[in-house]
Amino acid sequence: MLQVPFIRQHKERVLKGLQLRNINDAETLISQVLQLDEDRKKTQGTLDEILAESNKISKEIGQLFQQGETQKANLLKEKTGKLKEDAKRYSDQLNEIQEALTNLLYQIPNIPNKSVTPGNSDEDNVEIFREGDIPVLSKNALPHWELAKKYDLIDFELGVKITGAGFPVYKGKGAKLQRALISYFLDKNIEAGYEEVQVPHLVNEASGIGTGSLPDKEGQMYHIGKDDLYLIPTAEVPITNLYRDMVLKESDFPILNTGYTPCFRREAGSYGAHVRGLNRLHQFDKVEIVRIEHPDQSYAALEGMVDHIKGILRELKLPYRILRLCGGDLTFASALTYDFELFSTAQDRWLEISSVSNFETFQANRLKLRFKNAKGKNELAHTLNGSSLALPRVLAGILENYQTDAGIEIPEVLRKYTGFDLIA
RNA sequence: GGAGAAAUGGCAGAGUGGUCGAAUGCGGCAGUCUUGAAAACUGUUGAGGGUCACACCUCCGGGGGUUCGAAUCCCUCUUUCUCCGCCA
Repeated sequence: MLQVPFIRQHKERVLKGLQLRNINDAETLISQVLQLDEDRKKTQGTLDEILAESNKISKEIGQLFQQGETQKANLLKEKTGKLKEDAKRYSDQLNEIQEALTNLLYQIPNIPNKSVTPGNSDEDNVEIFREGDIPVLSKNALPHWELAKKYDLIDFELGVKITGAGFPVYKGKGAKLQRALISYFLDKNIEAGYEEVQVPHLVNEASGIGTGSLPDKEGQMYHIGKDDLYLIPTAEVPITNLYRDMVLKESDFPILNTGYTPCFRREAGSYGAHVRGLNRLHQFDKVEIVRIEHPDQSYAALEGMVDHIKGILRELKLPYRILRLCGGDLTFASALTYDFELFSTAQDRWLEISSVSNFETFQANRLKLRFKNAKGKNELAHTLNGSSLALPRVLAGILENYQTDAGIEIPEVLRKYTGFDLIA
C-alpha cells in the first residue's frame, strides 16, 4: 500500500505509474485519496480539540474532588455531556473517513520502477536474457503428461478421485524426482546464504493483507470459513509475514530466507489445453526465497536473486529466458518483476517457472516492517521475493527436454538426490 | 476438550479509578574519566497522528462498555502459562 504523504509529494509520478499499469481512472482515484486525507486531518483536528477540552475538565474535576469541593465538581460535570456527544460524533466520522481511505488505498497497486515499459499483457513483456541450448528431440517426443503416464510418474485421474482436477498424485520415481528437486533447490539457496524456514501453510487475514494478497487476490485463495484461515498461494505470504510489525536494526540487513511449501490456488475459470498436465494446478510445490533489505540495497539484491536463479537453471542445463514484466502484467504489489521461463521442447512453448520481484515499501507499509535508520528514525524496509523454483513446470521441463529413446535422463546435479540416473 | 492464572515500553518488572505515556533494573545512545577499552558517574532513550516548530490528540494484547476521568472496574475475543484429558 502506498503512503499518503508519498502520493501527495509525488502525485505526478504516482499518476504516471498507474497509467503505466493501465489504470484508467487514476486521476479520480488519487484526488479522492488526497481529499479524504484532507478530511481526515480536519476531522481529527476538531476531534483533538474536543478531547483536549474534555481532558482539561476531567483534570479540574479531579482536583476539585481532592480539595473536597464536591459541589463545584458536580457543576463542572454537567459541562461534559455535550463534549462527549461531539467527541462521539467526530470520532465516528473519523472512523468512516479512515475506512474509506484505507479501502481506496487497498485498490491502488504499487508504482512501477523506472525501467518498467508500457504494455497490456504478457505479450508486451521484454525479453532481457536467454541462455541454454534447446534440445533436438526425436519425432516421437511426448508432452510431459504423456510421459508421466508412460512411466507411471504422475496420476492425474487418481487426484481427481480423491480431491478434484488440479491435484495430481506423484508416484514412484516421479515423487522421488520432485523431492530431489526440492532438496536441490533448498540446498542451493542455503549455500547462497538463505536461511531455511518451515512455515505454516495456513495464514490469517492479517498476513494476507500484509503481503498484498488480500483483498486483491481474495478470489484466488482457498478460504477456510470455519476458522477464517487462508491456504497459502505462495510461501511468500507466511515468510514475509514473519517480519510483520517489526522494527529492525540496520545491522539486521540483509535478511535472507528460503522455504519449501505447497501452494494452493483456486485458478477459477482456467480450463483447456493450455493448462493441461502440470501446467496449471490447484496445488503445487514451490521453493521460495524472500529478502528483507535496506532501501539502498534492494535493487542490487534483486539482481543478485536473478543471478542466483540463473545459476540453478544453468546447472540443470535447461533452456530459459528472462522477461522484464511490462506495466500491464506487473503484479499488484510489485515495482519490478523478472519472470523466468523455461522452454519446453515437446510442448513448443515457454513455461513460467519463477517470478522475482522487488516490492520496495509497498508490503512493508502494510506489514509495518521498519528499521531504525542512521538518523534514529523509523523507516520502511524493502521486501523482495522470488521462486527458486516452482516445481511442476520444472518437472515438466525436465521430463520433456531430457527424454530420449532409452527413457528420461536425470540431470547430473540431481542424481545424488534421486539415486537413479534414468527413468525407463 | 475441562479447571485455574496471566498479557504493561527492546527486555525484565512495578503500578487496582484522578498531572501515569507509565516507577525501577537491564539493554541502547551521548558525555565525563582513560593512550584505548572496561568499570564508575551524568544525561538521554517507545510508537503513530498533527504542527514551520510548539501546543495538542491517540496507543498499557484486540474489540466493546461503565465513568467527568480507565493501564487500573465490567463484558467479549485472542494469545500464553500451570494442572487434567486426548493424541502424530
